[in-house]
Amino acid sequence: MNRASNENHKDMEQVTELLHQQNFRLTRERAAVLELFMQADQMLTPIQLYEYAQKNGVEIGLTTVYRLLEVLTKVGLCSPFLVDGVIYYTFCIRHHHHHFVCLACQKVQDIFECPSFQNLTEYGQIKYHKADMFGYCTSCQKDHEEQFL
Amino acid sequence: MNRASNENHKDMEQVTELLHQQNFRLTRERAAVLELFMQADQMLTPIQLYEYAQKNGVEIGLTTVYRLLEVLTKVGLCSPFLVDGVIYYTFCIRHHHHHFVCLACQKVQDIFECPSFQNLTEYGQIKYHKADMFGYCTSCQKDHEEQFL
DNA sequence: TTATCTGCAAAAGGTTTGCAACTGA
DNA sequence: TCAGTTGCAAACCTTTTGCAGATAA
Repeated sequence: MNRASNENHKDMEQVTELLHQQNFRLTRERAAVLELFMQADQMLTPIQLYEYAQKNGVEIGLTTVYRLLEVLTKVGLCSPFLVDGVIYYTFCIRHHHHHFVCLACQKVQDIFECPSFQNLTEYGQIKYHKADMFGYCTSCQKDHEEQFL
Repeated sequence: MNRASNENHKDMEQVTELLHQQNFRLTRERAAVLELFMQADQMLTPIQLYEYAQKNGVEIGLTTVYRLLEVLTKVGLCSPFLVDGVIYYTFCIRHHHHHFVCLACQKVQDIFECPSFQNLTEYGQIKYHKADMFGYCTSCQKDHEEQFL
């Protein structure tokens, strides 16, 4: 768990509001999976999230997980990653930010600083940008250094 | 075509070398598709590349296109994008760079400037980073402004 | 009350694999 | 020569869809 429980409450309220703004509902199933997804500081495939839910006693269909991720993406609460041909999702509490993704343990850390580019207007009108770092987090770093000894 | 023909020759030589370095071969089929892929300044799905080849009289199996993209990705000559749940590929002549991707026409422009971040070492050891801009290129910009009038 | 959501089973799509014939180096 | 490549067909997996029943607001 990477957030204090009272913070989770606040987050969940914010999520509910965002969903309602676009006529989506916060059902029992969605709330349960969201709770887990918000607390996982990892990127997960839909199937991983589904299995994670199962393991935590949340009975839910895989289809529902797909539909939840679709809805979250629509309201900007979730962000997909392509790593080695596999699509992963990570929960994003809405304010714009970037990521440090661990290639070993799939842990995702938020980076709230934006990268600076110069002279970009010449290409066209930018709608959004992505800037993500991939590597090994401090915990995994040692294991992956050993491979090269 | 966004490169002069003599530049293409140079590029193809470089590509050949990179492939050979890892025991990959430049077959008739690969050369033909590569020629097209290098000249397309667009991101393409495997199927789009396959159809593009067909249209240009290059007889090739879809499987071969998948395998080519796999090989190119391995030697760092091709870079995948995830846009709206779809995986696209763009040819990258090897030196590290970033992209401006047009969401309307799929055109990809290279950005050779790297974004600057500060204080990233705290997260872990960075293996690579991605920084890509998405929006509407100068040609498509007008069409997409009109939608909001 | 009713528009939205759920879960199942089936369909659809995209991607990979096995294999026999072929070919670049 | 022979390791790597091709194309087909089949297998595989992920993702989407249709639908009848359930439920949030």
